[in-house]
Amino acid sequence: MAEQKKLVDDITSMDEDFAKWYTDVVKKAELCDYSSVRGCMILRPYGYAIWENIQKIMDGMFKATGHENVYMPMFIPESLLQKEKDHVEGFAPEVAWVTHGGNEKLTERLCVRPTSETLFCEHYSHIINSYRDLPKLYNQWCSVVRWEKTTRPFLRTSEFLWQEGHTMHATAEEAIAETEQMLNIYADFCEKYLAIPVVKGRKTKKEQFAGAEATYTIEAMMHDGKSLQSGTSHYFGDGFAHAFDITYTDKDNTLKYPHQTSWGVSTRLIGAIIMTHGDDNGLVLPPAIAPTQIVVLPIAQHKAGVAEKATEIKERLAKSFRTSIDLSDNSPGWKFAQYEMKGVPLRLEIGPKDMEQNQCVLVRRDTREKYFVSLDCLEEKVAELLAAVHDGLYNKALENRENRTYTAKNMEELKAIADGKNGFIKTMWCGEEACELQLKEEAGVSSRCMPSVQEDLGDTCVCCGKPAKHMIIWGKAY
RNA sequence: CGGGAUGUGGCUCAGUUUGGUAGAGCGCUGCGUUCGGGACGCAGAGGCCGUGGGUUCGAAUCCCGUCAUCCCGACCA
Repeated sequence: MAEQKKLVDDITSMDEDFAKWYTDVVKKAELCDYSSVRGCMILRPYGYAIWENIQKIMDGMFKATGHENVYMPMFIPESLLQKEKDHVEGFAPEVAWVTHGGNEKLTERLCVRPTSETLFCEHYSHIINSYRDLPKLYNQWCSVVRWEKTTRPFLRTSEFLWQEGHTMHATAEEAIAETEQMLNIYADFCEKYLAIPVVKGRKTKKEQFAGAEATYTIEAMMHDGKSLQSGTSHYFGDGFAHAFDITYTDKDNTLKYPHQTSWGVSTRLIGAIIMTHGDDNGLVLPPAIAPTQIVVLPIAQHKAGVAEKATEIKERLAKSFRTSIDLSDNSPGWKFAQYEMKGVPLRLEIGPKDMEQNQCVLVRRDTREKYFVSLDCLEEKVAELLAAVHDGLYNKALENRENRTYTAKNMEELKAIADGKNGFIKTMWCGEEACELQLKEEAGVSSRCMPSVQEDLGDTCVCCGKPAKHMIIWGKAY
């Protein structure tokens, strides 16, 4: 490991104040800016480019599993939102309403979509008639609005970008399989592209989506030990189908209700990247989604041939990697700090001394290790180091999670862990909401999920001591 | 939505207690010297002090409202 000295004064140290560190990084790395509307942020080019890379990869994964993209309106008539009782109760407190068109008051107010189940359902009721019309595997990339009481860049904003998949299936089995498939896609994406290890599991009834029969989640642990719900996949059964009168005629000529799913991830993933991989020098981006994977920095660029050589290398690397170059007048030291702040996974230094020896210097963002590399095998070495950065980030995040994962057998143990430490606390649980509420009240933790991979930690509930039904993870969450 | 804090050049902040012509550092522009961990010199530009009222001869400063941001709770992707 390179020296731990903090090189950037503009960023508050993580250990000193993690929340402040987070907002400093978001601003200094030029990911977003605040707008004049409460809780709404401007995604700046660098931040948006990360989202575009996420979108590109994930969209490919959706299409490879048979999904099609559509676009729904952003307005939902109040009467439509109210068709499913649980759903409207869940979302009504946080929707924004349009009441006027121009100067005319609308006869029915319109909600700005907080999610689009209702719009999809209405549409599906029109286009699904026969078993031959199933399954319907739709997804949309859009923004939604939820009037949050408090907001934080990327983690919780009034408007945010996301994708929402909405699918309809002939059978419950098929819909459940879809729910699981999409959860797996999310988990794979986080681990293979974002270098973020996640725990897959099911949400408790208390935490599940308004109107869903089951909600599955991927939970990621941030550097400070808090949990971030990073993606969800819901199984709806045929509840919405009943509410919206969606029926199809099956092979046996009887009328049936289809089974439904929905699933989504949002720009919150960018928050997860920041809080999982970042350090006191700023952002650290996983190579797969970094807008710039390697930045070429000339040293003593006024000297004969240096700028030209740097440009030549940049163009050469650009054929295989997302590459940029900085030929500005800023000093090398300034540039080092700048691109570290922006989390560029690799930097390449090229100066007169290197040119004499047909080499360059590569430096990893995550460990700041330096490598002297012959220009003859540059591409291979860059590819190798980018892969090493990815693995390094993943392993470091996994190590953090393992170090902060605890097991508790009873309330005393659980409270002792939750008092002062953030992390995942694994316990057994009876399944009763009363115990969930008691843990929230007494230990300040909420249920994160019942992991898909269950462990047997005992026979009794951590809270009430009655027979346990599930292994569950508790923690503090963003 | 409760509790706390903050809004002054692009950024970080001083000035507010005790009302009297708007300040610093960084950044920005130009020229020159530099360049392997945030370089330096000289010369410049840039602010109706978040916003709306009020008090006053006079308000960045005092009073009331409002908007936004940050932190801590409750609520939520």
